[in-house]
Amino acid sequence: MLDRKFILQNAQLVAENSAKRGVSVDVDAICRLEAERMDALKQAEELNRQANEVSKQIKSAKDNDERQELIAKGRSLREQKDAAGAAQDRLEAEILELQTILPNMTHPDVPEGGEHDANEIGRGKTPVPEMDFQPLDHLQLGEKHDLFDFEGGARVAGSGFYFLRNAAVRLDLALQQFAISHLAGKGFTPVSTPDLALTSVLQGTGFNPRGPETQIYSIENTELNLVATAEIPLGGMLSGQILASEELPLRFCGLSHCFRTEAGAAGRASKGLYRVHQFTKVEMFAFTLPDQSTAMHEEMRELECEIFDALEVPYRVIDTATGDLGGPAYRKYDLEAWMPGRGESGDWGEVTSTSNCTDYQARRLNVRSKSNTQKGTDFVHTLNGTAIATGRAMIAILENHQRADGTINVPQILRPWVGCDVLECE
RNA sequence: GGAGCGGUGGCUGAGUGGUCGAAAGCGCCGGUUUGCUAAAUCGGUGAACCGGGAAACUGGUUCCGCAGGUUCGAAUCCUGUCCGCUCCGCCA
Repeated sequence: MLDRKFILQNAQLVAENSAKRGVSVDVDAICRLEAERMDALKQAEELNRQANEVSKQIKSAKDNDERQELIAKGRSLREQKDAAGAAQDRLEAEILELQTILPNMTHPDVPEGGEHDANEIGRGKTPVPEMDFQPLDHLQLGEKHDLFDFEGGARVAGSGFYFLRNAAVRLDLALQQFAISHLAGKGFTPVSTPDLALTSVLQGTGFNPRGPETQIYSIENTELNLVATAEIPLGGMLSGQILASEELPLRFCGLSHCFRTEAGAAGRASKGLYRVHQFTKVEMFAFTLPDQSTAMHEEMRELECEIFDALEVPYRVIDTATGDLGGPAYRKYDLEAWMPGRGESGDWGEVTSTSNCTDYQARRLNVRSKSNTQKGTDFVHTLNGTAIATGRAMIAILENHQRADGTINVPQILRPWVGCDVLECE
């Protein structure tokens, strides 16, 4: 959520920014309603002040007549105050509804446009493999090695769910172990998170659990929802807290399951593990002071690169364009791994993304910082970044590390956890 | 799931319907003193919003889990709700 004063003082900028990001909001209406709300608020406060004054006089009333007169006066003032207050509440709700639709402001370097306008800003250390044989996709490899059971998953939970089997389970765990170990060594506190979160926490992090386009599974008759990423519980973890500035930045790596309905995704290129309703992810999350977030964003991007370099997976780094940022992000980098089995002859597929959400989430979640030397509080900045989404990472590993004979090389770094160097054929 | 108890400031914890933004302690900040540190002692110390001021600061409104209700007036009384703790039951 953007700051209301900022919106009022920069209405033109905010409107332009929203348009650029493909969100249409009537910013003028916000300004108009806010002016009305202020009037109502001031009126209510003034009436309340008068009522308080009258209340104080009652104790020292000379006689019963004067007392009764004051009581009547006080009652009338409170009634008027309540009316003004109700008007204020109505306007506030109306404004808030519009205000929450507004996306975050945008880093000046972010390219304008949609998916194809993103800037490629780097490549990983591992070159795209040159294969002198027809590479298999991860589903074919999975069949060869008995790694996935999509039919069984569908029988249990419907299309889009799956069982991992055999080495896939070990790979899945190995990826989690590796990511957690790597990040724990870089000052990130490992946490495993609740897989369910309250609706208010989802909204605070910028997810909307309602409406036909929602990506979120909700539990009927409760305020609980299955999380779509650990970003949600991690952001909510410190909601309402005032953090000591000296202790920032706080770095966490959260392990969670992720659940997504993928509403509206039908027909989008997706097969196998690429777009599923449930997967496991290790997520980086940070709370920083405002002037620390840019550096933290670069740090997270760098860590994502380290992780995929260590996995010996070729990738490119993308500076996501305005239309593709999502609401909370000020800037977003994606890592797209090369997937030899994707499309006709291999293609890039998103495996991680890291966003600097500045104070957009913190404002709604009400996470602030304070130092002894400073008066008042500031909203912190929040950042998130995928360390590893195990499903997509697994696609990239299997497809890039396959060999002509169908065996699959296990990346060096994962071997201690997988327990072997090569996945042999059945 | 059943029963009971409780949610108050950064923390612990008092609080008779008006004098309570709230005792006390701790913590924190500043001063004094002791050669330094520690100790002692004195003072200060919450947040949001609206307004005045260049600023230090200052006037007002709100906030005692949350939402309602009673009342001229609620931390205090009533209702609902959420959360926590203890006991019982069940259970990985």
